[in-house]
Amino acid sequence: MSVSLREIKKEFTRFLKRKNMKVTQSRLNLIDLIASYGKHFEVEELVNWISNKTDRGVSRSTIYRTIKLLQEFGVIREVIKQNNRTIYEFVAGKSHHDHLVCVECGRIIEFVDEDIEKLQDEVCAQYGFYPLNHRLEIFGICSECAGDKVT
Amino acid sequence: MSVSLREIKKEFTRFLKRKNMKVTQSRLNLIDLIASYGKHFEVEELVNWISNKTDRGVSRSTIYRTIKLLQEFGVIREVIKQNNRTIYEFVAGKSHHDHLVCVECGRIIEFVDEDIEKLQDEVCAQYGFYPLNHRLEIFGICSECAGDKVT
DNA sequence: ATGAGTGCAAAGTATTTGCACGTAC
DNA sequence: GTACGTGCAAATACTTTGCACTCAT
Repeated sequence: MSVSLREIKKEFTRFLKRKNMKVTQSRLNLIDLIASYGKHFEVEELVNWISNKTDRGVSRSTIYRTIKLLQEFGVIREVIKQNNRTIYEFVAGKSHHDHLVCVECGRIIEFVDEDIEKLQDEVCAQYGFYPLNHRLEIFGICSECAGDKVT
Repeated sequence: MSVSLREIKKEFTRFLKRKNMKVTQSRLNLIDLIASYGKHFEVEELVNWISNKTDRGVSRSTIYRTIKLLQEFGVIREVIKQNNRTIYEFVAGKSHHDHLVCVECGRIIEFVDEDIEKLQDEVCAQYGFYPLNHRLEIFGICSECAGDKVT
């Protein structure tokens, strides 16, 4: 994981330069912070977590602004949009994956299915549609919650 | 389309009774209104459209409240969650379909792909996950917009 | 030096909710 | 008649923005 963090920041630096944007401490710090937070997060959660780490504080506004940049850059994805919440994840070069979301306990299960990806590309080709990204969310009941119910 | 509208309202009436909820004019009217509006809509859009039809007005609050019920009942689905907007559609017994969303012009293309649905079920089975519903959004550039760009 | 970035607080959106009144049962 | 539903306006939640100050270049 941390293997490529340095690399990611280097790439992000290039990305910013290409866009004539400044390479600021906040922007680089946020990559570290998100990476060290763990995978899935909501903005508010991140804001609170960061504000509790006294050093390297980044403000809510900057977090929102930077998350947009990081999405564009491609290391962050909005993976779940449920009710009025948005859950992001740090993807950092991982292969694309989709999510099962348990509506009972909120658990998020990641899965990769090449065949689904392939079929999507076929559909796009059929419509002359050029896909940029996609999001597949399957909402349901996870095995644990289903188990609880039976009991 | 209108063929089954009466049937839908009848079913919805049963649904409400089962939940010990009241069968009100607003609730039934909203089904008619959404059906006659056309397919995809955002709440604000619907609120405005309805308030311009002087008769059978339904308030914003009731619309929000009823949309939740209709989702639970199953005739309404949240099909696109993009930025902070939610786009709904009236599904009324149509077979499940997914969407291509053009990020340039906002066009929404529906498609049905049984194979993708099947693969999803397989994935769920693999994880002992009981799927309730899902949403697949493919964001990209539609053929028209791509055409414009080349020109 | 200077213009873009940041933090703050204020403003926007979208959605939910408390309450008084209306309506289905 | 009573409890649930409705409409209104206020509240909430999430996100964006204007502005004065700071920092990267």
